[in-house]
Amino acid sequence: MYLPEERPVLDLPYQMNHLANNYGYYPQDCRTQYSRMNSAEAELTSLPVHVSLQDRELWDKFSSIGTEMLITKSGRRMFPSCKVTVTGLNPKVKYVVIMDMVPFDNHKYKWNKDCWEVNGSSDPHLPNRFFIHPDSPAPGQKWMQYPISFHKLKLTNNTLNSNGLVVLHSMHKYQPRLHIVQSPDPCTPHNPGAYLRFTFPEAAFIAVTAYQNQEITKLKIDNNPFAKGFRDNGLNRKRFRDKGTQEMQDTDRQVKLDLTANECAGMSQMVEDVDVSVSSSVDCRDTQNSSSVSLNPFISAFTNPSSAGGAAAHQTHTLLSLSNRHFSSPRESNLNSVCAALPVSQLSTGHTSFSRLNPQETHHNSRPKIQLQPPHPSLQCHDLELRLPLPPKLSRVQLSESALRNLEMSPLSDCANPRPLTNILNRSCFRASTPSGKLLPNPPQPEQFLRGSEREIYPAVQEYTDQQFTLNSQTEHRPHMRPLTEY
DNA sequence: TCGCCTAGCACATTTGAATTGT
DNA sequence: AACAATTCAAATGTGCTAGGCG
Repeated sequence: MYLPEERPVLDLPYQMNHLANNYGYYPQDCRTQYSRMNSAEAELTSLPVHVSLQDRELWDKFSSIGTEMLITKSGRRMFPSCKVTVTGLNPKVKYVVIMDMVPFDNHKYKWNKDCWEVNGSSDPHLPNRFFIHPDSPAPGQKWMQYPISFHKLKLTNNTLNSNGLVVLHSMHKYQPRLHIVQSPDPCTPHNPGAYLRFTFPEAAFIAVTAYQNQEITKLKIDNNPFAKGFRDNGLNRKRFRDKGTQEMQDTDRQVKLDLTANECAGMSQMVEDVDVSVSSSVDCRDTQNSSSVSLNPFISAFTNPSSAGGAAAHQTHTLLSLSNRHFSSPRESNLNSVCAALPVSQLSTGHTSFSRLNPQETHHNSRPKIQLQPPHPSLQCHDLELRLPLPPKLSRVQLSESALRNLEMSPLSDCANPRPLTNILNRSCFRASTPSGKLLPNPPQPEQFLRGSEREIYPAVQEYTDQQFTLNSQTEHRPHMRPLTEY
């Protein structure tokens, strides 16, 4: 569970957000209560919002080996998928839950026989693309009722893909980041939607187009139900049966048995755990058919490359991993800036430390070798991890008309022509490209200078909105670019 | 030659429509 | 006729692997 180091101070200036008028709504009964607040941001950041990653044991097993996530042109789901439990939200206020991937560090990696090595500097970070949970927006009560599953999030290396996929660079390390965005109150339309950010260092992974570490492959096969066809040492694989070469089967079996020897002990229990979690994941409605919302500057804050988390983003949690909650307080920003100036070696308590180098390896090779380490027990906070009830398995037949209506959480959706918010955001992000199609270099990343609990002030959001318009004007000649208001 | 990427494959699961039973 | 349970095919999600590309 991720806890804020300190409660944020509500001293933020009131920020106009003129496009936030018609996004989401507040139920009538909560208007009175919360209209007293000057800022929706104050409302959200004052809440004791806690987030915990589910399937921690599985994540830790992957992390201890060095998690790899396959990325393909058409998009590949993550396994393990990100599933989080959230507590502390206002049950009646609507929130949008978003996940994206931010660079873990400045490095590009290569697989060398049996370990990952740094292989130069990272490529320029791609314009951030977000996966908006299909149930968004929904009241806090709904988000807290069941674990929030992002199993439909897909990763790709295809920068031209605009189908709501998260675009990553191969051989780069990323970490998931969760955004909880509060819908602006239409009664006080000047309020922007406040947001909180949570990163998950134990879920960091290296994006690959083909698995490099056979142990990762085995872990995936043994835990992912879709890969059951590759279990049993591959003996049930038709490819090998058809070839009819016992020799090949033996070879395959030998390789897998070698891998299993040290792992089979704890594997069976893990398989059970994961099977349960996967089959009980939240029933996410198809993004294409889910609620559609109008583009809103407070959402556009997340299209800001500068807020996408830069190369040093991981240090935010690595250095102060007791809390990876990000606020938006200039006061904490100052505190974190101080922390940022400290040497990594003095502060690193991270789950996966890249500062721990093998001296011998480093000596022989100028490129430091990565030693992935399991999280420190003191940082795992298993005792604090909440176990929420699993959602019921719903089917179309079981759902009553009223229940179906209740699932449609966006009263302002354009039912006739819904447009996935993910697409809207991703298209907006795409506009951040230069006319030549080249990616813009990463502007200063607010998170780079913030450590641990932090709040980001809204002027930064507004600044990007202005910047975005500037970029739009630069790309006006591109025929496929449509005005922002069209979305 | 090497490392990375891609498309196609086989296998398993999921989903939803059609069918059957009560 | 209405509802529930079952069946089945299509869609989708997996890792594997040969071959292409720079």
